[in-house]
Amino acid sequence: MNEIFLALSDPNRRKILQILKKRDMSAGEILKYFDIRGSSLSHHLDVLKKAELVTSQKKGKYIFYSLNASFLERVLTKFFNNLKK
Amino acid sequence: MNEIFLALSDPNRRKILQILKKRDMSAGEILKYFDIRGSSLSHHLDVLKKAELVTSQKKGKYIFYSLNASFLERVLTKFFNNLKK
DNA sequence: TTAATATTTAGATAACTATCTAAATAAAAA
DNA sequence: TTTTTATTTAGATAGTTATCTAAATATTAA
Repeated sequence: MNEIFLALSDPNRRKILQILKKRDMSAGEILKYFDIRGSSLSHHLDVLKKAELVTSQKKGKYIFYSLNASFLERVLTKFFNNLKK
Repeated sequence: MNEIFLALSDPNRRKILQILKKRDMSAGEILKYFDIRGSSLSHHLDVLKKAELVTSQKKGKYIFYSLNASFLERVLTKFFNNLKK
């Protein structure tokens, strides 16, 4: 749970999730939306992956990232339901 | 939006929200659930207040804190809905 | 009015993290 | 094979933050 909220606490990482909502993308494609170095993006993708908010799949020299929306929904729903009286 | 996720990214702050779900409590009452100094708790309460996740009301020498669950639900729902294709 | 209680504010410090550059790895193209 | 492209890893640095102690503020009790 902590890993997930830590992952969501960075604006760039939330933006990555938004970008991936339409379709899977390689790290290089995602990078076009940002003004940071590839290594910084790689770090963010790693945080998201460890939090299970994205998955990745290698295809040739590209690595494609996908949003794990179902997991995110489950987590947020559970978190909120636990806050009900 | 950023303030909210930053507020939620700390385990002690999420615990405060859990504690407040049953009933409003003064800072001193909340403090009993933690092994940190009052000044540290005060900092966390301030972060939560600025994120609008809690509200506070002074009563005599006590300050009572309340969970703003409706706001949190709206925010999380909106965030998740924006991640749908 | 003085003392005690409740909470916050100020200032310091240690730990954490987002970013960078440079180097490493891996696959594809020449 | 050598070079180029895609991505990650390693190591450094600057900025942020969670915590602490000490002091300030405000209210109630003696």
